[in-house]
Amino acid sequence: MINVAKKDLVVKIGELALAAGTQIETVRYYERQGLLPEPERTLGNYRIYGDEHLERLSFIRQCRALDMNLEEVRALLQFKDAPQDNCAGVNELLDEHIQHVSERIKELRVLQSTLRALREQCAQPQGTDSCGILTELSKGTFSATASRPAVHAGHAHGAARTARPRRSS
Amino acid sequence: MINVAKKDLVVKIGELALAAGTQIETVRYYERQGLLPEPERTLGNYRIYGDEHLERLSFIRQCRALDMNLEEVRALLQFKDAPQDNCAGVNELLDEHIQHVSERIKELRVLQSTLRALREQCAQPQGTDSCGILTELSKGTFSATASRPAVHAGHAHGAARTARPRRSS
DNA sequence: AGAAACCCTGTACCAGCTCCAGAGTCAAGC
DNA sequence: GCTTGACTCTGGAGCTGGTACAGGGTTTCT
Repeated sequence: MINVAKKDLVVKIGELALAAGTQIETVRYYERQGLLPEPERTLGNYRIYGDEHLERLSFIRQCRALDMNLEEVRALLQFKDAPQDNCAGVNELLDEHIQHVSERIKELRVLQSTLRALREQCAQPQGTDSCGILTELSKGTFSATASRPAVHAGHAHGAARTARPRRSS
Repeated sequence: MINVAKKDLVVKIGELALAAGTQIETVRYYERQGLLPEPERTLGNYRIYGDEHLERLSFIRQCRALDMNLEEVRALLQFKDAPQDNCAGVNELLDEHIQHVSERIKELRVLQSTLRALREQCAQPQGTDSCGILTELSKGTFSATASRPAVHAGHAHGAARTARPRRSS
């Protein structure tokens, strides 16, 4: 019984990306962002990866698939990197994230009923000059529900994204 | 009875923005994007706006509040600008948009139950090395639902946004 | 007249990647 | 040995929907 090698998988970036179902550029992007450690290089300056990189990359992609932003992913990775710590923070982060998703669903439901109400303004096609939808949209009447900035990507609660225009005070 | 002036409201950009509940930069941005027509200028090169601009800007903001992207808004504005046309296209656009919102809601619900299932992996805090959540996230096991790119802002179905990584064929 | 409030243009920035150009590396085939 | 093609490298630009300056000019109030 020879002792088992630490890294059984040794691949270049293309294969790693394929294994994780991402694109090569994404891998390099995560490296630049400090989410993936800088890998060793071959003599020809090619990045080489082992099992631990694949695991970490998969972890990140899982989190992204769960609509977490990179800040959240970074936080989870920190928990992962500190195995002595207690994982209460993980629970907390996840609970918060679940909360955000719930809120977004609620928002979208309101949006949906607003849209449906708007759609009812025009049962059958007519001239656009008398189209109830277009006239409604010009007025601000039905918008009680829709006073938000909209278009907040992912959900991005921590990010400085598309402004929340509540600065009008 | 003197004949009524065509434009009763004549304002500078700050007042227009205030009236529409937006920011000044947003107004200029819409102008650059061709959503708002280039207004006349004063001798001092200040933009001046009339009622029709306010209406158009409000229209745009209404659409944005309904989570439409600027391409959709642009399309609606074109319908508005062609009053002789029949408004069937408006209905169609709105129906599609409603459809997108429904889909996003559905996705988020799936996401939510996935997240809750994940959360159950760790009932009470323990060492992070044995935390069920972190170990689940490293494997790809529960992700049947979550194989999407995630983070599609707004919903942006028409835009060349954050890639859909189904090019891995 | 001077200060404050407003407006102008141009540029850079945010997330989360994606894509491209131009160059270098590597393995296989002849 | 040499060529071909597939792969990789770095650096930079681009996408959405704005926001936030800097460094100037204009208007308005006192």
